[in-house]
Amino acid sequence: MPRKKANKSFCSAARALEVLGDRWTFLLIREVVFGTRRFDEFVSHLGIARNVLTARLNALIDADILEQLPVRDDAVRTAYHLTEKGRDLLPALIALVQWGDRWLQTPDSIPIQIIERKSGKVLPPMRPLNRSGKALTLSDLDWTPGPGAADPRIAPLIAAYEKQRRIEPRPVPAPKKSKKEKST
Amino acid sequence: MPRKKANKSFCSAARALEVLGDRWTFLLIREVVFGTRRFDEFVSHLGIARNVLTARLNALIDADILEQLPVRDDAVRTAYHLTEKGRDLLPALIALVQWGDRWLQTPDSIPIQIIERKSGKVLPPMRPLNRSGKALTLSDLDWTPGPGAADPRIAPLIAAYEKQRRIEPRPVPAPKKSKKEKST
DNA sequence: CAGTATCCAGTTTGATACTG
DNA sequence: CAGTATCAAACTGGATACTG
Repeated sequence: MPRKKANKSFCSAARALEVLGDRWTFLLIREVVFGTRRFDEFVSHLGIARNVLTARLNALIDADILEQLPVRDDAVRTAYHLTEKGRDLLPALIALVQWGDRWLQTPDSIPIQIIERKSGKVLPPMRPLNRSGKALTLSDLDWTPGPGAADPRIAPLIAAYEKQRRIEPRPVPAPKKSKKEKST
Repeated sequence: MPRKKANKSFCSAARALEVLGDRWTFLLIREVVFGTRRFDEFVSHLGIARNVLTARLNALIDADILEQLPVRDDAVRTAYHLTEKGRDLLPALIALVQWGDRWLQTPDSIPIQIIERKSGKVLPPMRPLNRSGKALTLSDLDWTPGPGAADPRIAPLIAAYEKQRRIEPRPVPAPKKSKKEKST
């Protein structure tokens, strides 16, 4: 019996991917970011089945990531737009695109470059920063239980982490085998 | 007939989500980040079916995101570790977690906080920056075709974007309807 | 322990036809 | 144009039993 309905994940990113992780959903958001607004435009750009498109669009509206707004000069038609919540996906989307550009493309295959409108320059890679603006890597980070850490869906992992933290000071020590190949 | 095999997406982020977007895959990466290393640990933490776990782990190894390294003092056992490519997912994962924390959780339900190991302070939200370190929003950005823009899987979208760019100066103008509810 | 093999039910998809 | 309805085929996941 696939996919228990009750199994709502508790981790923020896992929850996020429950909405966004679908094969089509992300492409739809990309379309909207690029200005696609109408049902049949989605169909023709993506080749998505109409019933599937309906389902995805509704899921995104339910998730408050898209909204349907009336088109000016038209009493009937509507257009899909990002909500504030949808626009706030921007950092995650850019970080994901940049990772894909680094590791899944070759320099010659990158399809779209993200630039600053004013300067026309390509954005530098996003990195996690501390409050002073210093870039951090995995070994600079640590995790600490938040207010919701007691939830049984996450507690076992946290317990395991706390336990092995004493043995293994860093969450993920670099393995000895060094790697050279990039953008395979 | 679901899922055409040939339909490999071309967009970097869509490609990234073809690997990561699965319901389990992300949870597996989270486990590894937190130090889970062994097959049966994954099973017991996540309740994932063993055959599904095998498939996901192999997919991540094929994608060069995880690798299996020998365990010291053990000639037989192996342990799963992130590769460099896997560790480089960190910015995207953090951005996603932070979005989820903002929009999918309440202040009381946040399960884990990401802190700087040295200072113990919670990381500030990641944002796209320009080269001078200034934070950018959607309307500060623009998109320009890269070397691979001619690929038919992306060309229609780029063409549509270039066309409507003259009409709609900004990719996504803020809709007039203002919103107040957060973390619904 | 770390998987592999099998089974089957439930879910999802793409295609197609239809409606306001 | 913007969907809704229907359907068979394909995929997926969970459970279970088995192996080195």
